[in-house]
Amino acid sequence: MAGDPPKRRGRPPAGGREAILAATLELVRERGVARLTTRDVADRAGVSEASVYYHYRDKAGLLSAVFESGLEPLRAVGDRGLSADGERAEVLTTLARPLEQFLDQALPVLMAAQSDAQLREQLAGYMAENDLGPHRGVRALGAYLAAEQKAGRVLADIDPEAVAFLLVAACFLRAAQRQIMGTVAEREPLPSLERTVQTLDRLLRPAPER
Amino acid sequence: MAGDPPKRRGRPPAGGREAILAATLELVRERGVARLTTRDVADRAGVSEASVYYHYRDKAGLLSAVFESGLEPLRAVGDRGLSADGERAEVLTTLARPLEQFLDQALPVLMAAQSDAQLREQLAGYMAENDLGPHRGVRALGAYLAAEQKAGRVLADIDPEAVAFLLVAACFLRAAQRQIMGTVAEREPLPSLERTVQTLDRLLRPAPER
DNA sequence: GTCTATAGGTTGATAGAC
DNA sequence: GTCTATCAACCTATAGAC
Repeated sequence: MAGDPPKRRGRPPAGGREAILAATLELVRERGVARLTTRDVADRAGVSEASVYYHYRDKAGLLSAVFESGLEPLRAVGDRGLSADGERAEVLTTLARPLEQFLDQALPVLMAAQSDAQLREQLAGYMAENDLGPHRGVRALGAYLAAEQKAGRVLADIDPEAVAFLLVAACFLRAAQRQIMGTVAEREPLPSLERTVQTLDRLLRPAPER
Repeated sequence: MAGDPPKRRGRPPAGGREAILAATLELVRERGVARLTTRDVADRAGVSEASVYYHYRDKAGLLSAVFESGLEPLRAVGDRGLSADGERAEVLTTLARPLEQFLDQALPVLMAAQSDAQLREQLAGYMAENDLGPHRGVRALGAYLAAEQKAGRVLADIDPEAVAFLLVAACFLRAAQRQIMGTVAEREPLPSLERTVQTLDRLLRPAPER
């Protein structure tokens, strides 16, 4: 985003900071925050415990950093407009699938934060400050659908954002089911993304095309 | 549900067990599991800490009980069939709103369990055993929509379960946004339930009725 | 920037009397 | 069934040397 300065003075960073962050993220996803100890973070990162406290003031600071890095990909959504080329079902899928993949990464962190009121508020504050949230996906997808509607390819008298919301929600629930029910989710599968997109695409077609 | 036995022998229960469970549920919702201590549970329930361990073997046992009581209302969904009377939009709303209300209660508990891998597995196991999960809502709503389709009131060539899934997912995401983003969610509102149902209802209408 | 060592505080769980 | 008292384990965070 911001171009890095051309040359750097002084001793180059040893990478300890990044290793700690990565280790924390791994452990949170594996065991959950509740079982996260600074000791284990230090062990996995290959540094000492004190080093963790040197780079991140305290455990809360460390977790803040984890949230921010975990949510970072969401900024991209809505920044780049949707490329409106190709079949509509295809366009919808190319938005929905990355969204679902992002959620698979982010949900463990988002949900982990719900286990502690203080963390929860921290996270909510961060999301508010940076305008992050599901509305981002809804807006982006809604704009595309509104354009389709203007072009006469979508039923005239419906709310594009409501439809966008339905699709974003579908991605969310699919990811959430995987997160909450784990592998057991496969025994009671929800409709696939393809089937869902297909159905939605069909529903959107204006009367003459049916 | 099951009629209680007419008479009970021995000393009547003092209600301590229920008080402990209720106190735990309250505290989990307020502070999150991470900040939950058996000490605070005992204090709020008005009993001693040892009493907690008497009734529930250990902390994990206590939390299991909390999960089960928190998810209990979900059993009802899908057990009672949908009353298919009235306007369709109205029927959809009368299913969706209670679902969302249930989720507002259950999500804090569901998400809290994600903070600990052991709890997460425990919860997933319980849900699997009792056939609980989002598919329950999808099935129930899907059956209603399939009937509507058979009666010619829904577009013929779409998958009713995929549509049901969209609506259930919408409820889920709305509840999840409230849970994750808290009061901040109100600044970036998602489409309302009414608007969503209305839009979906309109999309479903077969061509002649448009 | 990174280490070792340790202080200081919290918590889950048990023992044993009532 | 409920209590008081207590322990052993664990974990965050800091101090101070290199």
